[in-house]
Amino acid sequence: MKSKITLKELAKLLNVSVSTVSKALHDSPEISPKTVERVKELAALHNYRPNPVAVNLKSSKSGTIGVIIPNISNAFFAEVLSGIEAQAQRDGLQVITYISNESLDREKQIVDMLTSGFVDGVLMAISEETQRQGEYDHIFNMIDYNIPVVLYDRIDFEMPVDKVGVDDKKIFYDATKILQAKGLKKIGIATSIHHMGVGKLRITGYKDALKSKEDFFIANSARKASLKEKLLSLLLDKKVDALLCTDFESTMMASRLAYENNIRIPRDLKIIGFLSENIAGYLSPSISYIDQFPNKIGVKAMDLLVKRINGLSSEKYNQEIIDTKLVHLESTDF
Amino acid sequence: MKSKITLKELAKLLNVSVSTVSKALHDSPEISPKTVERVKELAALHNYRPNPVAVNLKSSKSGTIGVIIPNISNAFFAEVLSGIEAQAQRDGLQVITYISNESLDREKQIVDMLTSGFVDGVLMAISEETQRQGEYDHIFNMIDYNIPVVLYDRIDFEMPVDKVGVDDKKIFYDATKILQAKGLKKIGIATSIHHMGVGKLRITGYKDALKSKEDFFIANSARKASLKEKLLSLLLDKKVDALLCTDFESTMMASRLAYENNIRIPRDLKIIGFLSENIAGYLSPSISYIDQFPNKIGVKAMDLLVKRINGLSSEKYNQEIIDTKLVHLESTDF
DNA sequence: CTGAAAGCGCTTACAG
DNA sequence: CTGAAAGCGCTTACAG
Repeated sequence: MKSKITLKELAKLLNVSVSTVSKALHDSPEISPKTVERVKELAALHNYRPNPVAVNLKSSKSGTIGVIIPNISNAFFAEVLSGIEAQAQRDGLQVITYISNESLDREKQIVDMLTSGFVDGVLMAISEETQRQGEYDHIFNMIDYNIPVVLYDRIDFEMPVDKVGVDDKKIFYDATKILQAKGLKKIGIATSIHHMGVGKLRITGYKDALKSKEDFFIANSARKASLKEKLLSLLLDKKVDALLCTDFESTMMASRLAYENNIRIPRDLKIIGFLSENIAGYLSPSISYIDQFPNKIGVKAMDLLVKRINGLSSEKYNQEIIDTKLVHLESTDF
Repeated sequence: MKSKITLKELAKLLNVSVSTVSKALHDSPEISPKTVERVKELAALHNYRPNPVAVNLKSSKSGTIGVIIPNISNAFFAEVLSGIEAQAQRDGLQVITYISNESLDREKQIVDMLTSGFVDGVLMAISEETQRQGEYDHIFNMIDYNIPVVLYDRIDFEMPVDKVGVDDKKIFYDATKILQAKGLKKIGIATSIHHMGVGKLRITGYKDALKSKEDFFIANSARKASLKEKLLSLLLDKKVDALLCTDFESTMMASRLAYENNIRIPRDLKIIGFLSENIAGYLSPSISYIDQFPNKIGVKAMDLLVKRINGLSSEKYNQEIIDTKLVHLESTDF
């Protein structure tokens, strides 16, 4: 069993001072080339690594950033994390992960802890409960403490921070228009996130694209049983001939209910939903979906955060909109 | 904008020494109740939080654990992370996430960094490439450095560490027996992870349950196109009447190929696969699956790690096997 | 009951 | 070119 060697121990072995060793390892011009070489050689031999905690204390940086994820079971967030992690790796930052489970209390705890200076910056998507309650004090408190914060995905908030997301309204406006252009009349929308900013925007986009108020068909509920009921009503009573789904849950449920009720996709029903790439194509039939490029969202969020941390951002806050793509699969086989 | 207050500043405001403040905040019996009260009051007022980095340096603990995840897009690992995070929260530990993307090089980098003492312990699932190359030096090196390591999920390795996983061999042995008991003769296996320990065990379990060598039908490839081809051969040429799938990829592909080729599930083909709970039931038809309780795997792994870190584990290394459950849905509608 | 001192492992301005 | 000293923010054994 080996154990970590410290600067002090290296110094003793080399018969020089700790300062000399430290400087040598940092290629300081103050130190003679010969000494530098001696030091580096021994350091390599012992596989010396500076204690990151000590370095952090000195620099009053932690070298870590905190990521708050509402729900990691959601493939979207898992992908975002993947992008964040890749970027962090590049920048030599550590990613500390916190899962709020869409809970306000848990989010408060996390933010509270983050406020104590554990991290150099925070990437967060605001939890569902937080949005429902409209309680953002803890977040403003964190901002007050001058901790750089970047909001990702759920960005429909008035806060003095950088943001990265997609244009939810436009996405649904465009998707609705596309369906209309194909001659579809009764276009419904299914959602389990209608009380969240993102959901509201998507609904608005859809609504804006409708020709008249009579064309508005919605199945909205965060509870499975109730969403199912409303969806069935749309499918069987209203007999919509296309369905826009705002999230994983509603997309999967729509696809499943069509199957259960012998509604043929795409013949009787077109669907455009939100799914991850590696699921959509495997469904039977495959479901057309809007790719949000979650990985890219993560990468961009890290970019903004790192710039902000390093003071490279301008005074005013950035809002980055990532382009999305409607991927046509069997469920919109025109 | 507020800024963090330090012990020193508190001490000055209170006209006492830094030591007194520190002790008071820790409820030391050395300090008079009156002083304790005064100190705590001011600390609360200023929302004082000890700088975690300084505390860590003092205690030579980092208060963090590292989690190496091969692939976060895999819902299984996302769930494991969720369990880990919940447990970490309980224990006041920070979780630093590293994604190896199944790459040996990346895994080496991560392990290397971890070896420098960033974390108090490591939870890891060994990457695919690492297993294929059989190169475990970096892991042994980390163990040599006396960093507590717990292996999760991918545990078929001879290493002096704690492990948490499932009994892959038994799961597939049992699943095969169940299908046989229902009178199914031609039971095939589909896998994209046959070169990994976990995959090998699953295949062995299936094989052990077969009555004769002639009953062995396998579609195995890590490449999509090739797996598809082999699966089609099993379905169309060999006409297997049941399929065991070892992983997400093969399960989804089997279900999809059945659909494409008008093979009715469950009438013509039974399927038992590996899927996450929130997908299996939404498929059309829904697919029976083996629930590994990934969340529980994460919780248990953290348990073992924390015990090991705190020196509460016995000399010999623990191997915890989590019970799994075969969930019957439409694809095995007996 | 309170405080001065040492120290965790590093970095860096300063002196020589 | 090298080293002693101060300091990052804390904790704790020791002295008073």
